[in-house]
Amino acid sequence: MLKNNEFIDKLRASGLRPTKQRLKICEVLFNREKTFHFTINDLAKNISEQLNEKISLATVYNTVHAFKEKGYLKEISINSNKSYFDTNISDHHHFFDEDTSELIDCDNEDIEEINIKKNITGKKINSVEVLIKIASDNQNQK
Amino acid sequence: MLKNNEFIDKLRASGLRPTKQRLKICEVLFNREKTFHFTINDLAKNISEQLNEKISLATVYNTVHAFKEKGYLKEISINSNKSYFDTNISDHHHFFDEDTSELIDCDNEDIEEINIKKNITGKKINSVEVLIKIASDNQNQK
DNA sequence: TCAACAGTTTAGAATAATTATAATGTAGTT
DNA sequence: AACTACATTATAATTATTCTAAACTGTTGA
Repeated sequence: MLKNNEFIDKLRASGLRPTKQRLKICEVLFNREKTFHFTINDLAKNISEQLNEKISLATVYNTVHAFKEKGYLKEISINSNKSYFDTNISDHHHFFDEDTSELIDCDNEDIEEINIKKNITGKKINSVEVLIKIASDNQNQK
Repeated sequence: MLKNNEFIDKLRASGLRPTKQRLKICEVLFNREKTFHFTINDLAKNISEQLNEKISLATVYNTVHAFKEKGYLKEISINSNKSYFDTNISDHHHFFDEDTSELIDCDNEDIEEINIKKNITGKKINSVEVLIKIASDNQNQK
């Protein structure tokens, strides 16, 4: 739970001006107990429900991308028509529920360490993301 | 290396009519030594280069999705503005080169078995996909 | 063989997410 | 206060993909 002043400092420290739009977005994204997953549309809706004056969709895009650049958000690799983001920037993986299109965190304790034996010369590994697609188990219960 | 007749049988066997468009797409996709990755656009371009009369883009979409339904293609989970498909339908993972946007197979021998400890009640695991993002290692060579 | 029908193809329109544009606004500095 | 670079905004543009409805074709069975 950060306060407005802390957001201001954090933004300034990373070279982003603390505008009122960015502060509002910080509040919506980071002023929570738990991390969560969202799409740009989710976020824009969330903001407009909480706010009288609206924030332009372009600003939401700009801000989310800026926050991602600065490492305050992670983009999740899933092939969907829209992009998913995560406020949990720690190293972790995901379940994707194909019935509900819902993302669920899979913490590192829930998965054995992944050891990649192959090496691509001249390249370094930036990230290793596991996506576990799940769906209702009805088939097997017949 | 399959012949035209074999494609016809395969299509019929899975309830798809062997039209000349589908046979051409089969040829482009499956008449090769090695499996490969592609986007719809790649495929459409590839076809139009090899063919005088063109295949409608809608048909390419329809066919790729039909082939995916039947299990002849796999879609790769990567967050990009476009969808990537793979003619290698075996269980395997991918490197994604962020410099070139190129996908590289990571065979199962190249990665230790992934053991998921967490269980989501009432849900079965449909797939486990690992995406390893890589990029040039120049930074470290300074 | 051929008519009938369901499955396919097609061009083009529609949709949806995202990015670009260019004018206006604002934070930070002098 | 004034200047400047960065931000926001509405809107247009772009891009991948899906939809639509008409024309076409593979298959079946008389």
